[in-house]
Amino acid sequence: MCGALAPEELHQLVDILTDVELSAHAPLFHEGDPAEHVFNVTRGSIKLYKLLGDGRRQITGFMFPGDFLGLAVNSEYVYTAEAVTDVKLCRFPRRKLDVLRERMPKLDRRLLALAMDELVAAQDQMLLLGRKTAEEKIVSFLLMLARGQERRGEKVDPVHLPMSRTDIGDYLGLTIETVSRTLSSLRKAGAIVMEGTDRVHLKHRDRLEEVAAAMT
Amino acid sequence: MCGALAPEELHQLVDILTDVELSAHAPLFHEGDPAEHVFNVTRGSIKLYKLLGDGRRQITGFMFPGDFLGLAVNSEYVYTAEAVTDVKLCRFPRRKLDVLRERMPKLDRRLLALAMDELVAAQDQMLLLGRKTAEEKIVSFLLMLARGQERRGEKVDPVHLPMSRTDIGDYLGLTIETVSRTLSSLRKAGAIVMEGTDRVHLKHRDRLEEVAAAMT
DNA sequence: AGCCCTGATTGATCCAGGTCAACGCATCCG
DNA sequence: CGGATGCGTTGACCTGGATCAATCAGGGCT
Repeated sequence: MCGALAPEELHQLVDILTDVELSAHAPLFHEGDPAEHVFNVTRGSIKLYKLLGDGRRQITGFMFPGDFLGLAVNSEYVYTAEAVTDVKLCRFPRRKLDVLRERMPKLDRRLLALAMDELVAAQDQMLLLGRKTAEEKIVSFLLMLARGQERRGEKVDPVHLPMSRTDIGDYLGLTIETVSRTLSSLRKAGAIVMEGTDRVHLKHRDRLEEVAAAMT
Repeated sequence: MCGALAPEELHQLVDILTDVELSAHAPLFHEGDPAEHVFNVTRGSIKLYKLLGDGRRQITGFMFPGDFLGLAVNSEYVYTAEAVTDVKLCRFPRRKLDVLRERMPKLDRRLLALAMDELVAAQDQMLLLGRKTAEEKIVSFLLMLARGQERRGEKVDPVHLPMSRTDIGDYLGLTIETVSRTLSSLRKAGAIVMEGTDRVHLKHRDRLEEVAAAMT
């Protein structure tokens, strides 16, 4: 159930975890809440976001099965976490996890590796937000989801979009209209085929990879 | 010289470090290079950036004395590091650092804390890049520099801009013209006073904080 | 001193993506 | 079954910031 853990760690960790479930759109915690737990997604997807004073929102990441969230050395969560779909997670109390870290130094190493991976993803996202066009953003996003499905051993072909257009916009720094229009134009250009509103077939993935990296 | 380290770590680390110096604009390493060293800035400032295929650039961070760079679990650097000013750093060979990590589990914990701090900063930057206006970006940037100077115990008042307008633009997802125009309009509005091209006095810092957080 | 050379500023114009508005299309519910 | 409600799409128009194009201001060199 807590798939992403190394076997030797798993044994000790199962003692302190609790399974939790959440319905779609339910919040898991809010930015500024005391960070009492760390979570691992086991099923469904979660979005993480930050808000500006006037309501503008930036989604900093979507979490899928195997991903950790709530990692923070500080005492407060720095973003809000909200269920995109119905989700199942396992929850680790930070206090107990800290005790475990004392006894099991390898755990810190593992958490460091996870944090570094997130950091690499965050830097890619900065490049996307700061310097890519709407089309490049959408294509990069679709490829990121496709890679995620691959990594988790799921079927790659119809890329699944569990989140709303609003969420996609708030992740890519675009409006919902631009998201919709860009998907339509990719569809008209034959680069993708939509199956309903939440499944996408990528045609010529190699060419899409080039668009995302802005190879001229 | 390697200020930012805890005393008990410092003792063991000094054995494996080498001091290095770099002139302004000299590259320290390139994205894709084998990640053989970790660095700690002791003097001056460094910029980290990623490039798209056609030359568009996103600076993912500026590093100042006390900051670490080159941290990566993978074998390759994921960004290019280049001196903004003349810099002094201390360099740790990754191989030796890894050996030290085996013997000194607290080191992983410390690196984890550093990585988490960077992650928090990265998420703030995503919010900035995705959802803030040019003015909010510039104001946020000036405040970030001011806080950095405070944190390092430097004089706060004239905020120092060691980097070029191009660098500021590539960090904030703007063009140099927009950076220049926005600084001019802040100056005309009396929010800042420029002293030459690389020193800024912030007036009404509290009001600037509100602009950066988009309090309406 | 005078002369480049490089980076910053300012002005004029343009356009990618935002905004505003209408409409389509499910799903839900009385 | 009809009306409402909530996404998503599409169209028309607008605008913040990009682009293109002159200057301008040091700072180093002879």
